[in-house]
Amino acid sequence: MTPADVSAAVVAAIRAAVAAGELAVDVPAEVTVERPKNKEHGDYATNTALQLAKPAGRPPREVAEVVAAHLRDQPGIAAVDVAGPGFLNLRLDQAAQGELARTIVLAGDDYGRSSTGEKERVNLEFVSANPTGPIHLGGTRWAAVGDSLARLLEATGADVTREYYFNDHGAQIDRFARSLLARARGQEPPEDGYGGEYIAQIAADVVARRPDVLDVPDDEAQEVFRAEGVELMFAEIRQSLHDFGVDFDVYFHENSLHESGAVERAVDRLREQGQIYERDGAVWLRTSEFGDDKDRVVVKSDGQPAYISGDLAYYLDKRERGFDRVVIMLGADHHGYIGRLMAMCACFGDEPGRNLEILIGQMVNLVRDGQPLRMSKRAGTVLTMDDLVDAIGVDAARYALARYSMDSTIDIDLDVWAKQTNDNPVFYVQYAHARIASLLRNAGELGVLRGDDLDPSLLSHERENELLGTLGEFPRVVASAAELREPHRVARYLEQLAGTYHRFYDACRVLPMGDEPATDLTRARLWLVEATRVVLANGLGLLGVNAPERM
RNA sequence: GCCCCCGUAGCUCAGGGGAUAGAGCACUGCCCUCCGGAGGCAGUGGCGCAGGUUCGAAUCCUGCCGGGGGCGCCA
Repeated sequence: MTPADVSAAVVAAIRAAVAAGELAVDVPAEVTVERPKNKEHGDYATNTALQLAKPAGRPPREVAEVVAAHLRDQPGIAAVDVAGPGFLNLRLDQAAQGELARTIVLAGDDYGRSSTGEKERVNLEFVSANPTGPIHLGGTRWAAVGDSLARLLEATGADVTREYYFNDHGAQIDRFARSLLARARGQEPPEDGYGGEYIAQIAADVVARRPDVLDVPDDEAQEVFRAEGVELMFAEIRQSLHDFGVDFDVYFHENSLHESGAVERAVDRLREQGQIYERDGAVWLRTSEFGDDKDRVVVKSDGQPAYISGDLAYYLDKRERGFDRVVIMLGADHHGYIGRLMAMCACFGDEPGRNLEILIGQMVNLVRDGQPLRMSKRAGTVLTMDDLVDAIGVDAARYALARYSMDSTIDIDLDVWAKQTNDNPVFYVQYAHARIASLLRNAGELGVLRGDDLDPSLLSHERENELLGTLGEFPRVVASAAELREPHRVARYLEQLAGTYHRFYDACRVLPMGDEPATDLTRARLWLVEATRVVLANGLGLLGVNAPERM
């Protein structure tokens, strides 16, 4: 019996009470059921009577008593108590509880998946680091969180496209090209240019591909370095992401918007909407009509498109490609753009928050020996994805980045995340999976099989009950993590599950001792253990982290 | 000056209005004849401050204090 089943049972009881004329309320579609912290409060508790009290115009405890009477008739419900101000504490019957192990094992990879989310086409844009250098730590955080969020949204019914906005237009690309050219000639980088080892490497690669490049005029040479250098840099970024386990469905080139006339089309569209005007020789968008601090320049007085013009065209392009929901993940240093982007969305006649959603993530710092790390060996400037992966590996990096709320600035202690002990959360979780895999291997070698039959009533130990309860939480952890765009909930849940499993394992012998025969209880516990393995594997999968069979 | 994020145990962090606020680490004391001790059990210890909304606030609202990050016809 899952929490959703329990909710359904409570709803059925309310409906029965209403039908019997004992309660005058609108029957809710679902009710909140939670696992009480205190075991004496039963297997599940609901606050529904407290919430129905006002519409029913009766005291909460009285409402609770009425619902309780009908709830006792529901299948799988063993006992119902009214407690405190009007909570309903329920106990499931043993078999209904244990049956969950079978449900999970039979569902396998699908356990946790649902259709609770909107069935919509979602364009999820993340990372989108400029191709002027390696992916920095902020982008790395987005790679981990964004990919995990994509998996979560897919797991709850959305059709997700992962998209990378490749910012290959504008002044920073010119600076990149000039930096490459200078380096190829053995000169100092320009004042506002880029430094770091990777510039030398790419400059050398460009020269290797185009040996003539140093013999042509500056303009021409710079253009070669721009085209070739961006391509090389981008290939390196894609490789880093791929090695990180993140592959995008679409790599979108900003340049294509400018070359195809998409920017002009977007401006024309906005002009038709009456949101465009001209002043001081520039073209402005009336974003302040929709909550922005001030109007924004779209085309500068020199005739060049301003940065936001690319965003306008890009947003329109995404909508025209059929995405109901455009989600953009940005670093905290971009929070100032939310207002204008949302206003832009409204200028198009769309609904900010629904058609356009912007997620902001805070910064990431690395710590070693208690000291913050500042410099990258490779980049010469800021720390990169590769620095992090080199230090702790992909699994630990992804897990560490996905484990915290995006609202929090995080310090990743490399000493902790490189450890092979349970100080390290990702090891704690992966170890639990490996330990189960080992147990199941041992069972196979002993010839002890789970079989097709399960007597769920045998799973009656307190620790089994606790484990079943935790396993039952998984689908709604996934659903809420997706809905709230908070993948860290999955990681925290897995840590809780691993702990609950260890407690079960410590108290409940699974395999027969010595030459004792396997019993029905042995087999029932193998169902439960396999169910735990499934949930750990599914959860780690949502984070893009491996679930090792041995380690 | 304005905007965004954060402030919960000694440390790193969970806690989308509900009962006695949790986990890991650290510290103290325990548990190994056999499934991976990379584990388990017990104990110590906390919501920045002040108001407000509510039957009920760590959670929602306002103000203040402290920390971090932003506020271009740059991209």
